[in-house]
Amino acid sequence: MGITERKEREKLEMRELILEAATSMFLEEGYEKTSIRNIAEKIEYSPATIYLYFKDKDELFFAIHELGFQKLLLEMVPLAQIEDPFQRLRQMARIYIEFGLNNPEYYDLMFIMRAPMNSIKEQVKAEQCWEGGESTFGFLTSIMEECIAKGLVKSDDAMMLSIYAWTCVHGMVSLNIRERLGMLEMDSDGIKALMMRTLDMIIDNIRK
Amino acid sequence: MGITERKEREKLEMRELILEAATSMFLEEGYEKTSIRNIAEKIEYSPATIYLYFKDKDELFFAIHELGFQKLLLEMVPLAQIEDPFQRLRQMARIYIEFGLNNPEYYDLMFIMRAPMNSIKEQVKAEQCWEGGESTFGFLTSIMEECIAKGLVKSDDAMMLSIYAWTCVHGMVSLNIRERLGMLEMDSDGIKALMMRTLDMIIDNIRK
DNA sequence: TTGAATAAATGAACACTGTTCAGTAAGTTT
DNA sequence: AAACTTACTGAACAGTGTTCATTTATTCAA
Repeated sequence: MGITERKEREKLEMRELILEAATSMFLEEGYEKTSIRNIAEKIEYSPATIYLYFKDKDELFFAIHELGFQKLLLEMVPLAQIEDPFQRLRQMARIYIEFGLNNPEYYDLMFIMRAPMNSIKEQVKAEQCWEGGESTFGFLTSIMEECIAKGLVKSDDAMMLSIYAWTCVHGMVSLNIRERLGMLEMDSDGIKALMMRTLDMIIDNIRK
Repeated sequence: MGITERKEREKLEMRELILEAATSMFLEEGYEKTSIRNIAEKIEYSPATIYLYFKDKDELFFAIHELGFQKLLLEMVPLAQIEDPFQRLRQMARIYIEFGLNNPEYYDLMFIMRAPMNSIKEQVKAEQCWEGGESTFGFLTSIMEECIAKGLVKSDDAMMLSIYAWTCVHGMVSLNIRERLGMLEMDSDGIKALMMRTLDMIIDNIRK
């Protein structure tokens, strides 16, 4: 009998329905306005129903944050075409910054907000804790290792080089998203130009 | 008659009372648990009273965030003793990181949370928008200018050098505070050591 | 086909939140 | 002593995440 299979499928579809409604609300209206009640109203179900598919709001937003990582990963696909690991590194950083500027809500959720991380707290031994972040960082580290192997960079510590690159670009993007760069009195184009110039300095600084 | 003076003084004292209660609650229990009702209960006043001294919760947290900048400024006083601007720069970055590690709640409020910035939004023409941030950044820029004047750094763009230094240290501290470095599987001492090593690289990278 | 078992969905409540405002109480002035 | 001013508050509004007994719908076995 295929009933249990159908039920399982329907359960997944319902989860998807909630997730899509929540995601579009989050991207369009922001985190604050994306309440369980609002999501429930949008999909014409009771608020309590959502709790049959997600443990709590944090888990729901963990799922949305994973969609963000999927999107970022997609943007990084073209990197595979770049032979030179140093150029690949530079381009990866550019894509990262552009992702942050073009998708501030996703970026916020992925790298700034507390919500999604709450749902993987205190269950550290679970095989996957923050899979998205780990794989992205792992990808960066592998590029750094290639750069080291080819003698393209000053340091030989791939982990530290990765931390260096990540924290630099994250610093710029996150200060911008959380409105700490207002004093520079620049429009978004100016901010982007500044970031790209700074990025070039950041990358050139580690070149041998 | 000194009555109006006394009244004014009492008004300031009441503001101070609210601010101190809110600050200690915020530092000890975090932002979420520092509700207007909880603050009111602590000082044994009605919640409505707080609104006679602060426009809204954002304005109250803007005031707390200013206390954070005061504290950071205090930690930076010893920098005046350092003659070499490049060493002063390095030490400033160390103090900044240490402040972030030792006062995560303050740091969060000053450089990550939305709350305090909401209260200076859409009133841009007001003489002071984010005084604390601007003066700290200005201080950094002045050190950079000194470094440039003495020919100690590669670039001659003080603003870009400042952005570079700030975003790097902010990136590290903020990723740590918002729990995005968990995958490194390091204790707080390890994180601090890593940050200080990375910092040395960041600073050495711009040295001529 | 009918009754029992199972699964899904919900209404209503709980305990909170920030914020407003009419009304009260206290202090000051005339 | 009455009028005015300032300080304060109770109660309400409109929202929040979350839980749980109860209802509704579906599936299974006799």
